[in-house]
Amino acid sequence: MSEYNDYLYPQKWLSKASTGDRVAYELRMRIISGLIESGTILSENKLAADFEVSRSPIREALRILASENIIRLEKMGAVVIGLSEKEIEEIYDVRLLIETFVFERLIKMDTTNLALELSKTLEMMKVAIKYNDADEFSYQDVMFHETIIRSIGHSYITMIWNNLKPVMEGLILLSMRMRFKEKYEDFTRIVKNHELYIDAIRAKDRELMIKSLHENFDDVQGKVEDLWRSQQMLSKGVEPQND
Amino acid sequence: MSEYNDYLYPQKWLSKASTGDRVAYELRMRIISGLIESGTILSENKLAADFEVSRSPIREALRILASENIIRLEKMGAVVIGLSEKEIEEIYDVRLLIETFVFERLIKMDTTNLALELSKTLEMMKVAIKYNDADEFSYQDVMFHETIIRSIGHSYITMIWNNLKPVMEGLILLSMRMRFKEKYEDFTRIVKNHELYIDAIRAKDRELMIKSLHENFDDVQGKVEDLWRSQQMLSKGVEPQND
DNA sequence: ACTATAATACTTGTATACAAGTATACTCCA
DNA sequence: TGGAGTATACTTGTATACAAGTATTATAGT
Repeated sequence: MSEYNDYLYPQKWLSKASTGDRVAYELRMRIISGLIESGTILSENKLAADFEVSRSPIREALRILASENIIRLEKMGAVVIGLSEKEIEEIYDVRLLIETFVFERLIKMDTTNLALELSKTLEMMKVAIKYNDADEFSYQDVMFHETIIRSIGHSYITMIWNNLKPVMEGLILLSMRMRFKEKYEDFTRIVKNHELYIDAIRAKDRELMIKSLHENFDDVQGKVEDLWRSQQMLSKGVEPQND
Repeated sequence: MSEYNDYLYPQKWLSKASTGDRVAYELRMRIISGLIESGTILSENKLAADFEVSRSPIREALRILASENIIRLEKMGAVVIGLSEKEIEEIYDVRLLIETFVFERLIKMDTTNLALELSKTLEMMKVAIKYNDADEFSYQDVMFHETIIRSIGHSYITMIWNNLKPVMEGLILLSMRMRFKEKYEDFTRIVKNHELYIDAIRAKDRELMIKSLHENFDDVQGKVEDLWRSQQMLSKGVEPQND
């Protein structure tokens, strides 16, 4: 798809995706990782040449990324916004906001099946840890939270999630790849936290949920640091984009 | 733009918009109003013919509407989801959620300028009432809430608003047009409510804010009823879409 | 040296062409 | 009458062509 040999986004997750989606996924990763620096101006023609596709899917990708707030479409060219620490904290604000909302709804529902589903996902996360598969772990981690959010059947909360998910996923991917290499011991804590979350949902224990959610989010700081390290590593290993 | 003579969306608001945006705005209004019924399957070719434009802007419009959850893109054709009472309540859930979040941030800020800006907007709403201009009133009403939401400078909260705004605006437009004709007395109450909201922001009075916010949202039920009446009126007055 | 103006090399937005895939309807056969 | 298979008329996804607008650069004149 592109002259760049290395893809940041797992290619096997794109089996059914259109070219436009593929471009969006890959471009998103390059922006989140800092490979494409904030402030860069992207032109449809140049991107089309780089990815060796026509402008149609490029345009589609740019619209998607613009709706996710990581680029801004202007009269001439798309300006990369990227993710500073501020933006990352804001993303977690929103995630906290919607997951809290979701939990309030969950309290009024039967959560047996949900807890079961989450246990299954957590088992898969453990397997991924065991086999050192950062991407698979990230996938299941994202799925864990998506399962919770979708469970209440609230289409507009789901809509927010859908908008947030791609960037979220990218962040988690980059962070987890780094941790699998350098902070392997983190994962016992992460698993424990998710177990706590499941318990809270099963017991409909609001306090426990808030506690585990916050501990989960205290990882944010770690995630941010990981991301910067990841960005540095990537930008050292790869030739910067010249015109 | 289209063979239909009557536009539901105010044309003067589209002066700088691209064809794709125009189509999105108009299509959105037809869907929200019920002119295009939920369950209808839209084809790009047919829409392109109807609006007398090419498929490019149509595709763009459909992506936009899909991201707003009022249509669903499938393998063949886009299925209209529309707004049932459930969806409308969900929209207000989200609005309540983000405006509450915003208020918590506002408490920690200097709200003098914001209160001033809101007073100006409210004055404009009063003028719109005086001159019986439902569209202008709607515009200012939406702007009122947008001003509040943007004031905290939270890009991801703003992102949610941007996603919600078009549908919100459409709902308000249809509802206000109806009320200007049939429930003119409503507006003294609406103005009063907005004044209360400004007071709450100026005084950073959480309780007052919640109160006015909820009274504001108690209009929801009214809005929903208005919408149904509006839908009936429209579908009687206009020939249904045939193939 | 500097400004104004004109040429040019870009940009996006829209229309059109083509390819590949899918549902429908029809025909042929039993 | 019913069913398998094929033809056909759709669908979307992608590439390309063209038009209109904008920034930049170069040139000419003072």
